[in-house]
Amino acid sequence: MPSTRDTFSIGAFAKAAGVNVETIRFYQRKRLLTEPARPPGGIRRYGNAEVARVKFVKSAQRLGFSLDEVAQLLRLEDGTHCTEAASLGALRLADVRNRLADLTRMETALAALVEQCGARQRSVSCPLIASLHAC
Amino acid sequence: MPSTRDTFSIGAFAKAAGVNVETIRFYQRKRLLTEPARPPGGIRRYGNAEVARVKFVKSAQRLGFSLDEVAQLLRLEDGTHCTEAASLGALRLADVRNRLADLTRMETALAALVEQCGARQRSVSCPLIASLHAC
DNA sequence: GGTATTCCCGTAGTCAAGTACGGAGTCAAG
DNA sequence: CTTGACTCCGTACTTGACTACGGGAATACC
Ligand SMILES: [Zn+2]
Ligand SMILES: [Zn+2]
Ligand SMILES: [Zn+2]
Ligand SMILES: [Zn+2]
Repeated sequence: MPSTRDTFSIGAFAKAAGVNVETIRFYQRKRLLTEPARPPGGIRRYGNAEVARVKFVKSAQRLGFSLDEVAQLLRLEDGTHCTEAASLGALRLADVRNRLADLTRMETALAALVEQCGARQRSVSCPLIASLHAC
Repeated sequence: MPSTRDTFSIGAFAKAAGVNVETIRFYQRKRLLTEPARPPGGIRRYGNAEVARVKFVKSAQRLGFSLDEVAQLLRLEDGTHCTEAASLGALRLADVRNRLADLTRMETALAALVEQCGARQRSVSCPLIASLHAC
């Protein structure tokens, strides 16, 4: 059901979407993209709609969504299921905040240790190594 | 070269270190741990030194070091190479800060979108979905 | 009409940090 | 002395998001 004309071969499609051909095929296998019917003994053609779809996927990935979650979002693509989309977003947000907390703890600890290593004058042993030995 | 007595079987060792037996074997294959010699037709024994070593690995992992980096750190375990350790730490810190920046961007964007979804009154379509469609 | 580039399709490999499995050998309790 | 738990060893599987390979068909360029 090509809305406007389906002009791209898979290679041109991939280039237009800014991804690898193999990525397209991978997304098709993952059912994030449907493969257009193939004229017997011919070559599949793609249009701007599928380019937009890939860009949607890539945008969602930049927000931290996994491909499985992107698949969910794609089912809500018409924008009429705000509540469902928002709750997927909220889940993702919670996870991002957890990872943020973890990384912040690492950052704090590492920054302190690296600084102590730089400032150490007469401590016999490396503070960083010592802290790994501790406990 | 068992300093004090090597009292643990691999199972007891794993339990004492708080990891899985398979993890011990995996670390041995990765050369993070050396396998003690095995009395012919017998069973290997482990001591507190190797328990401490595993805990060192786990501590380093909590700071974000990969097992390859932990292997480097273990070579500096005597604490006399502060500069080298500090530079490994600085590398790790830089990476943690990059990931922190990425996650912070995600957090900001997601929080805004989820909030817009919650607050939306008369917008026809879901702000979250719309933002994924944009560009 | 040759030849170079794509396309198609299926299978397999990559990375990290483990986890799982299966068969043979060993050790301790009852 | 048998049963059950554990060890040893090698191999293969897991997850997520791709990436690579190989052989055959089809198209594109000159
Ligand atoms: Zn709905
Ligand atoms: Zn919404
Ligand atoms: Zn040195
Ligand atoms: Zn140091």
